[in-house]
Amino acid sequence: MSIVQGSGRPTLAAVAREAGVSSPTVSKVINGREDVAESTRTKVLAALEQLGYQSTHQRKHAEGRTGIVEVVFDSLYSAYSVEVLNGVLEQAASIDVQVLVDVTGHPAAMTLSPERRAQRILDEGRLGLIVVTSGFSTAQLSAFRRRHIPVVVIDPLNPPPSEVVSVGATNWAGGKEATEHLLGLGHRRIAYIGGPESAECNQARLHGYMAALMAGGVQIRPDYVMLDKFRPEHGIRSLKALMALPEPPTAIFAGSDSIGLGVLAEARRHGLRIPEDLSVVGFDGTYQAEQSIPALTTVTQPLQEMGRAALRAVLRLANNEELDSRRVELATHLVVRESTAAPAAGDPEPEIPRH
Amino acid sequence: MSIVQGSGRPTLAAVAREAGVSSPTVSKVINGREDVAESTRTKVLAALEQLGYQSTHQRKHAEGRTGIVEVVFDSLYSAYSVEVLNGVLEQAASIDVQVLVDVTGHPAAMTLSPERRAQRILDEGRLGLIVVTSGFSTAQLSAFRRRHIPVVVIDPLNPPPSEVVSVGATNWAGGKEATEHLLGLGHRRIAYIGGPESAECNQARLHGYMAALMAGGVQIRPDYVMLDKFRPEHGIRSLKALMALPEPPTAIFAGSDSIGLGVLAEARRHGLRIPEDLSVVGFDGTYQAEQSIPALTTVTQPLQEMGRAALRAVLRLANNEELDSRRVELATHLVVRESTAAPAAGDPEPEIPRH
DNA sequence: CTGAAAGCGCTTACAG
DNA sequence: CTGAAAGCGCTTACAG
Repeated sequence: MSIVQGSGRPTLAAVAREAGVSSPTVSKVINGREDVAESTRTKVLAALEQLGYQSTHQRKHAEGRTGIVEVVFDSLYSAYSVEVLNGVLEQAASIDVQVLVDVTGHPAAMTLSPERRAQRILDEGRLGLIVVTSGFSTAQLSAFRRRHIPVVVIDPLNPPPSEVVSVGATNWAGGKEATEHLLGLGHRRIAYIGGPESAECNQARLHGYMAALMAGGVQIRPDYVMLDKFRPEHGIRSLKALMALPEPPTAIFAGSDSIGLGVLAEARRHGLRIPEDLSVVGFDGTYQAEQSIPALTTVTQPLQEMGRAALRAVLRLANNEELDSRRVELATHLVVRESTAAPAAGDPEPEIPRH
Repeated sequence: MSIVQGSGRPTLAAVAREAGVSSPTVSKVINGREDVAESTRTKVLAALEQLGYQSTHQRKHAEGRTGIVEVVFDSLYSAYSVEVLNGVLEQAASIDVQVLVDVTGHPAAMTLSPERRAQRILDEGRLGLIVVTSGFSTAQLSAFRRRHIPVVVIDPLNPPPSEVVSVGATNWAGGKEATEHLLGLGHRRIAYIGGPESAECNQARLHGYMAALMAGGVQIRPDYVMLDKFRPEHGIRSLKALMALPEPPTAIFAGSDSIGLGVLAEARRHGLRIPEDLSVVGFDGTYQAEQSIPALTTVTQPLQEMGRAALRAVLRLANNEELDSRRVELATHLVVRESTAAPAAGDPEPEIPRH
C-alpha cells in the first residue's frame, strides 16, 4: 500500500503498485472484465481515483482538447432559448470552440442521469457545460463540481449552489422599470401575469413590480397577480380571468414575451384594442415581440450577450483562470413599442394620489 | 513495395513494409516530425492512405463511436433552421446520438475550409454530417464523399452532386397548391415574391406557381414576379413596388413565411386590410406564421420531419446500410388561416374565362 | 480469480 | 535523414 510518487503522470503499473495487485488485474478492471473479485475491483478503483489515472485514449483526448462545450436546454421550442444559443454559437465561432447541443425536455429523450452525463463529459474530454434555465437540481450541479467539470448556469430557475457560476439579467430592475413605465402613462390598475412561483427570475420580476407599485402609491391586489408557466396559454387563460373581474386591469405586465403574445391574442379575441383599451408589456426582448402586431413593448434581456458571457466563463474555468465574480447580472432595458399607451380617458379611476 | 495483407487492421509496421521504410520513420511522419526527407514522407503518406491506417486514438474513437453528428447551418437566425434543428435533436434524443451545431454564416466565424473540416470530422470520429441549405459547394460536398464521410443535405440551394443524399420537400407541388388556393378564391392578379433565382427550392415553387396560373388560364406577368433573399425586407420592398404598379395584385404568394411576414407588416403600413384588401400566402409553416396577426395562410413543410429523416439517413450511411433513395421528398400541405379571402367584390376584373 | 511471462504496437535515443 | 535496438505501457494467454 506504498504511495508511489511516479515522476510524471500515473501509469497502469503505478496504479497496480498502489492497489497492491498486478498490472494485468488493473487492466481487467479498466476494461470492465467480469473475472475480477469484487474486493479487488474496489481496491483498484480506489487507486485509480486516488492517482487520477487516465487511459491513453483519455489522455490523447485531453491533450488534443477537442474544444467541445456542451450546452443543455430544456427545449429549443422557445425564442428565448434560441437567442441564448445564438449568442453561444457566435462566441464559439469567433474562438474556434465547438458546441454540442443537448435537449433534455423531449418526451422521447433518453434521460441520462447527471452522474452518467458527468462521466460522459469527463470521458470525452469536454471543456465544460452550460446549463440554460433549469435542467439540473442543486445536487446534480454539485456532482459536476465534484468532478471538476466547469459548469455555468444561465438564468437558473432555482438558486444554484454557491460554488456554481451563473449568468442572469437584472430581473428585479427590469420588473420595476416595466411597471414604472405603465404608471408613468397613468395606469393604476396593473396586473402581473408571470412565470412559475418557484422560479428565481419570476420572483425578482414580481418584486420589482411590487416595488414600483408601492413607490407609486398603488395598492397591490392579489387578484391581479397570476403565476404559472412561461407560455402563451397562461397569458390567454389569465387575461380571460382578469377581464371577468368586477374591476379589470387597464394594463398587463407579462413576465415573458410568450405570455405577452398570448395576452395580445386573447385581447384581440375579446375585441379589446391594444393599446387603446389595454396596455401590455412583455419581458425578454425576443424577435417575436418585435414582429408581433402590434409590436410588443418589452423589457429586453441581453440574451445573446448572456450566451456569450456564459461561454467565456466556461472557458476561463476550463483554463483555471480567475473569474471576477461567481454571478454575472447583465442589464435589462425597456423598449417601448406599440402595445402601451395612456389608459382611456373616461376610465373610472378610484385614485389614491401619490404621496 | 510488396502488398502485405495483414490479418486484421493495418499496423504501423505494415505501413512501414508497404512504404519500404522502417517503423520509426512511419512513426515520425504520423507525428508530424520535421526530420523526414520529403520523398520519404510522400511514400509513407501514400502507404498510410493505401492501407487506411488509423492511429490507436482514432481507432478507439471509431470503436467507441462517440456518436456525434455534426449539423452545419448558415445561421440559426431563422425559424426555418430552428425547426429543422428541433427535428434533428428530437430524433437524436430518442436514439442517444449527440448533435454538434456549427454555424458558418456568422461574420466573426473562423471560416474553416471544407478540407480542414473534413479532416477534423475524420480525426474526431464524427458519425456524419448534415448540411442545412447551402453552406457547401458541389466540389466541397464531393470532398466529404471522397473521404467516406456520410453527408446528407437538407433542402439544397444548388443541386447536390448525384452521389450525395438529400432531403427536401415537394416544393413544386406546394407552389402549385398555394396558387390554386388563391385562384380558387377568385383572385386573378397574383404576384410571387420569392427567394433567390438560383435556389432550387425557389425555382420549384415559382414553376408550381406558373403551372397553376397557366392551368387556370391566367396570363403570367413578369412584373408580378420578384426574386431576392428569403427575408422580411424583401417582402417589404417588393410589396411597395407591386402596389405602385398601375394594376397592383390582389394576392401575394410569398416564397417563405419570413417574406410573407414582411408583406403583412408593409401592407399594414400601407393601410391595406388583410385579407379584405390583399390576400397573402406564405411557405414553410414556421410557428411565426401561426402566431402572426392575422395568422398567415401558408404551405407547411414538414421541417422537423425533414430534420429527423436527415439524421436517420446519416446513421444508415454510417452503418453502411442501404438507403431506399438518394433523394427524399416529403410532402408539403396548405394550411388555410386568416390571411386569405376572396378579392373585394368591386374589383375591376379584366377577366379571361377559364377554358 | 490472480499474476508471471510473453507479446503487441508504438516511441525514443542515438549511431551512422 | 534513417533505422537497429531498447524501451514503454498496455493486453493476452494460460498455469495455478
